[in-house]
Amino acid sequence: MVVTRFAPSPTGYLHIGGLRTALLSYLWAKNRGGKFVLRIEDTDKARNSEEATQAILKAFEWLGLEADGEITYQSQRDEIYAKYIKQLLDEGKAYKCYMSKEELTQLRETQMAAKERTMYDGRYHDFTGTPPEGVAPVIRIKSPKTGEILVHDGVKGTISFQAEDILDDFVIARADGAPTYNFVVAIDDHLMGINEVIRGDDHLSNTPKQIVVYEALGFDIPAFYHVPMIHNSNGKKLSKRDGATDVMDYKEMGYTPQALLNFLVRLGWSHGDQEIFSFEEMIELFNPKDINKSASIYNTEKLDWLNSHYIKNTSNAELAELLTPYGVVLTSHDKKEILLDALKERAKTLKELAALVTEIVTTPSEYEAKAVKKAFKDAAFEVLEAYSEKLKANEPHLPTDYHALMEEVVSEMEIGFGKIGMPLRVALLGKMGGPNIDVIMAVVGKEETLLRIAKAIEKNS
RNA sequence: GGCCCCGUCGUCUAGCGGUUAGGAUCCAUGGUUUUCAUCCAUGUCACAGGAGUUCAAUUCUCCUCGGGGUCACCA
Repeated sequence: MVVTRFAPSPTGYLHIGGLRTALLSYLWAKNRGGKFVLRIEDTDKARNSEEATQAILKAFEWLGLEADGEITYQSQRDEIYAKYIKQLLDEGKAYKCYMSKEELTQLRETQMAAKERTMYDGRYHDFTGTPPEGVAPVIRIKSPKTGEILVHDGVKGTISFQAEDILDDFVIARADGAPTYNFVVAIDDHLMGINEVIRGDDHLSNTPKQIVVYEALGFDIPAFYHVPMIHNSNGKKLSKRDGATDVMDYKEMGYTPQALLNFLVRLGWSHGDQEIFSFEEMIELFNPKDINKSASIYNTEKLDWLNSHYIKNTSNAELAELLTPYGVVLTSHDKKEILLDALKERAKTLKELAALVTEIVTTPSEYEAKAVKKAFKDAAFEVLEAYSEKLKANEPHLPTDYHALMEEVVSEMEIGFGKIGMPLRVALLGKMGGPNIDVIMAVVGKEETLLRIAKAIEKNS
């Protein structure tokens, strides 16, 4: 069975890049009928927080991603790691290093001055003497010094590293006993049964070290898929500095989970010319072997397009629900079908849609000078008065009712349709542009329409 | 700097030796619309450069250039 994972360190919110690897891991697990598990990598006690974990979970919930089984917290697994450290020590595959931080720093500086690679020199590799006083040792693993380390990557192909270029006896346990990242990752992936690792390619250079751990412990090496980074518009790794990288910001801005997921899945992956993918289709069609090798630039133009696409294709009942968090309550509005039908084609985000609704249902308090100048000229007010009289004499309900009354005025006064449309539009909204005026009138009702016409005439005479 | 990865329209991408290099987005223009938006149509725009291999290279190889990632007792 395929088991994939998402293993964030809880140092902040869930960001776009993390979400993408989580999504791809999720899709692949589900495609294979396998499991997608979540592991919180909170070994760095100083930097992680419970709130960050909760923030990640909350984002998952919003997007409809759910991890299988219990969540694993590395901070609760010290005994497990300690056991393996002891095993390696007992087997002579790891050793205690009494080099102080000062000595290490000095070594590095010397190497840098000589333009050599900065690497631990292995001075305690075969140490059998008396340990220096007052130094808490770190544990280092014995790594191969020569030969080739092969990483078989499902995205990039087989990558060869020379041990002498990249490996030294790296630390697996700190002076305080806490295990380090490359060590615990290998152990947990093995213990949790993870056999397909999909992660960012910034981890590619860590992989040889993890392979060293796998081999020292005799574990099977999982399949790796290193997915390229998402870059900002400057071509650099996407970071918090680039503005909206918190997934939950997208909810705030009025994006739908479906649009965000669809956008992300198409970054570095495609299925022919298809652009729109339902969640089910993503699961059915995704395969990590089809992931592109090159990084992609994060550009939200397409996200906007996808979002408007999904808004247009969402039922009005559902939209009414989705709008509530943005301060618009339409769920029991009797004309919400008409209103949303007219409005959902003009909004890129739910937030915009909410603003459009508010604009319609609110009596205008100001009138744009430009619109006034263009619309309230010639006999505009007479036309509006005439329309008011028509309204008073009838009981219109639907947009077509309002439209028919407009037609009557137009033919009776022998004017073009624009002569009534334009003034009416500005009277109703205080500006040019917007949805059909018959729709607006039907939504706000006869009384409100009359009121807006009267007010417009009064204020602009 | 060492090591590793990458390089098709502005952006997301299709392509897997022979194509008028396709789609989407963005942008522009036209149509539809009382207006705006939607929608429809049309258009502009790309194989980083150089050597090979081959009858034939966007596709394979090498070099150059460019970009990125990573080099901790962080993850």
